[in-house]
Amino acid sequence: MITLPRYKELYHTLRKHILEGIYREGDLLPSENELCSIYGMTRPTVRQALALLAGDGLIRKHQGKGSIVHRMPREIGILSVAGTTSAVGDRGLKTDIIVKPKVIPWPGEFMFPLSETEKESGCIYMERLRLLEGTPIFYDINYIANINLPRFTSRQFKDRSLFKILRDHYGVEIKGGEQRIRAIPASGKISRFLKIKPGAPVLHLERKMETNVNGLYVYSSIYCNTEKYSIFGTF
Amino acid sequence: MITLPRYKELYHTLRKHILEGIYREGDLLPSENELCSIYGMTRPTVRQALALLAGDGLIRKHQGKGSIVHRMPREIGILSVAGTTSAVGDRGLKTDIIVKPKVIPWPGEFMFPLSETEKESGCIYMERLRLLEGTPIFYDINYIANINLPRFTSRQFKDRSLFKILRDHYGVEIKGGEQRIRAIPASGKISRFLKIKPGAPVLHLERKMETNVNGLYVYSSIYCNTEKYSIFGTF
DNA sequence: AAATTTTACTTGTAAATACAAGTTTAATTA
DNA sequence: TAATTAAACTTGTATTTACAAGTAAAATTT
Repeated sequence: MITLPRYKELYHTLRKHILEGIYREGDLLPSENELCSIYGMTRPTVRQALALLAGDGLIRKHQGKGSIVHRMPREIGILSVAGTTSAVGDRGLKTDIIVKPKVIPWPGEFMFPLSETEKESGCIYMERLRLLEGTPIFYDINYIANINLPRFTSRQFKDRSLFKILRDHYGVEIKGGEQRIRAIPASGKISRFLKIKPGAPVLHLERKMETNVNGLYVYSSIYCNTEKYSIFGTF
Repeated sequence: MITLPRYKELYHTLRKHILEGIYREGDLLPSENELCSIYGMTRPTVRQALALLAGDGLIRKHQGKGSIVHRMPREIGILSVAGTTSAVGDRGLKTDIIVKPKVIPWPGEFMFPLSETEKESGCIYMERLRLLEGTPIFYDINYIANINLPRFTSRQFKDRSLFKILRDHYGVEIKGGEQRIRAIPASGKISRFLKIKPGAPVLHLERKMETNVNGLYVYSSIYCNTEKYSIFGTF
């Protein structure tokens, strides 16, 4: 079992406490010094953990006052995080596999420039539909370079996060990434899956995600139905 | 003159160097220890500065290797930052004032919940159109609580950042915030200003920005034309 | 010559310490 | 009592030190 750094341990602990409601909206977290003595670490370490929470938008820090819990709202939070937790959090996000993972050559005119290594190895391709309380919200197309991922295509993806499988079975973690966002009219295919009218506005995200494995990136093209829900983020 | 913390000074220096092209895409930044001796500070301080750069997506850190410059792409970067630099950066973003700043009561059914203090004080309202190389890109509507901002409505906004004025004249800085994003069809008014067809997909951002002044928030409703340009962000 | 090991670098994590600066509460003074 | 001042908190900034872990190049061995 790999041991996480102490500041990440504390981050996960506090995160869980906030999401479980042990600390509620508006509450003050224990002060940094209190956290130090509670968890037996020093202030720089505690502050690293709090910085992660603040980055997630789960707390707001106020000099002279403390760290105020700012529970993420009901909306879908795909923008802020991808990796630490999955997009939506705890609410029931169901996943339908539309196209099972399979190895294909990269499409011509890919949305991001590819390295030679990536081009040569081909990619693992899959399409998924994700529903929130029965409403289709995301249609996402994923591309992963076929490098060092044995038996990947045969794994079960239903209701399991793509990122969770990458982490648990291959030790691959998302470190960060970049994304482009536009509003586009829904194509026939997208409109059918998202159950909206053809041509209706859809949010389109193109993401390139970096991992801890050198040269391994995960690419996603995500179509979002924002009629009922909106994408939420902090900065 | 207020003096910035040393880590922020270094951040701004390095940022400038990267954007000016002194360090180029793919270059390795001087190592943390080198930066320490160059600028006469210690590693934690240097690391704070690098963390800010990494947050902007301007560098990528690799353990054992170094910090690699990753110049922000040509797209518009409104998602990542608002405050340190304005949305677009250096390229010529022209601003047209459509509705000059004026004091009005808050609209009923505001996009974010308001505090009692905010409700009582009314708000400063303005509408702007922002063009990139002649193409209208953003139409933004701004609301600021009318607290401690004397002579605000008479100031010149043309081609000057709203945030720059807030910082330079009132010492107000944006600390962070939250936003909702959806794709919506363009209304008549929006389509006219953005020069697109009515009903064409438009990106709609609703933002609440926190400042260093207690209780003072800046609210924006931004409509983006993403036909030619897309919104870019890192995470 | 090729493979391996070592070495010297890089960033990552963590502690202990100190003082500055903002906020709130308590004590003091008018 | 009301206003002011002081004290006791809070987070922000900064130094110093130490070792762990990942990477790349040099030295060694096979």
